[in-house]
Amino acid sequence: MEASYIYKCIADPERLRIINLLEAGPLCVCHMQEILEVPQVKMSKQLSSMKQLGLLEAHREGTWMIYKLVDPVEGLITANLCYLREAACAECNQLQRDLTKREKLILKVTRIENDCPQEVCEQIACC
Amino acid sequence: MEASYIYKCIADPERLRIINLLEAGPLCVCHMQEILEVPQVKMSKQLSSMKQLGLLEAHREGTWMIYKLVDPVEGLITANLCYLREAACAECNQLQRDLTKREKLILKVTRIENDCPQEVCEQIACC
DNA sequence: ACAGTATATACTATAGTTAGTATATATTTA
DNA sequence: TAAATATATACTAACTATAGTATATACTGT
Repeated sequence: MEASYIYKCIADPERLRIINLLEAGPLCVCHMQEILEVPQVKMSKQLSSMKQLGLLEAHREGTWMIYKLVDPVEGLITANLCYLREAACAECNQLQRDLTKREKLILKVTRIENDCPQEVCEQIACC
Repeated sequence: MEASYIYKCIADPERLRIINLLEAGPLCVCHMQEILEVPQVKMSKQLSSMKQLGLLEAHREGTWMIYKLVDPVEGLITANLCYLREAACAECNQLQRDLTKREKLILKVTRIENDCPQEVCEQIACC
């Protein structure tokens, strides 16, 4: 994939946050929505544009759609996440906070609320 | 500087090529124009947008304007150039070709044509 | 002061991107 | 089959970015 497409994608802070989350493991749309606090329509459109670009893939699990990064992950993506997660800027801190939020959310939906079907749980790396 | 601005900048292949050239050393506008083969207006506008963003600075040397990356170079820029120069994609190959073209051009204007004022020459890393 | 070279800016037309509202689809459960 | 939930799409309005043409500015050498 041409670098410029990847840059155009991650030039949007919300899309970068989505990629950052998915690099840690697959997630369903509603959970990403909850972590990023964006309207459903916007999330759905961002995801669909990234899927069309060839960065993400999705499959259905009941009413949930589970998104993940295509495997193997683009090297350019990995390199940039790696850099940004260590760096200190407003956007970079946000990425860290999102990862923390992700861990808490997953814990909640799997252990406490039991709101996450087993199959979905297993998709999620940390479970 | 926020990452998204940098990504928006290098998401344009021409701007990426300019940054790639300048990372190897300062250059004047007309030489960049010659290497990238773009109209004067376009080059000037790209440079001015990057200068406004705070990535480049310029100073005058006679009728020439010499552009360079601000010092210290943004780490995110360095990391990405580093990655792209090793990678294999159409855009990445272009970056390599541009660097070769730059070396030849500098050799020509300094040694052969003597078309480059001493002060400008000294600004250019490879001389 | 004038001509020539290098570079920048103003203005305009066009294309591309984003956000919002409404609506549609797919699936599950009752 | 109907209601509820999760997600996607169509359509539109607003905004942003880009390209091109013309013109302006800054400097040098005569």
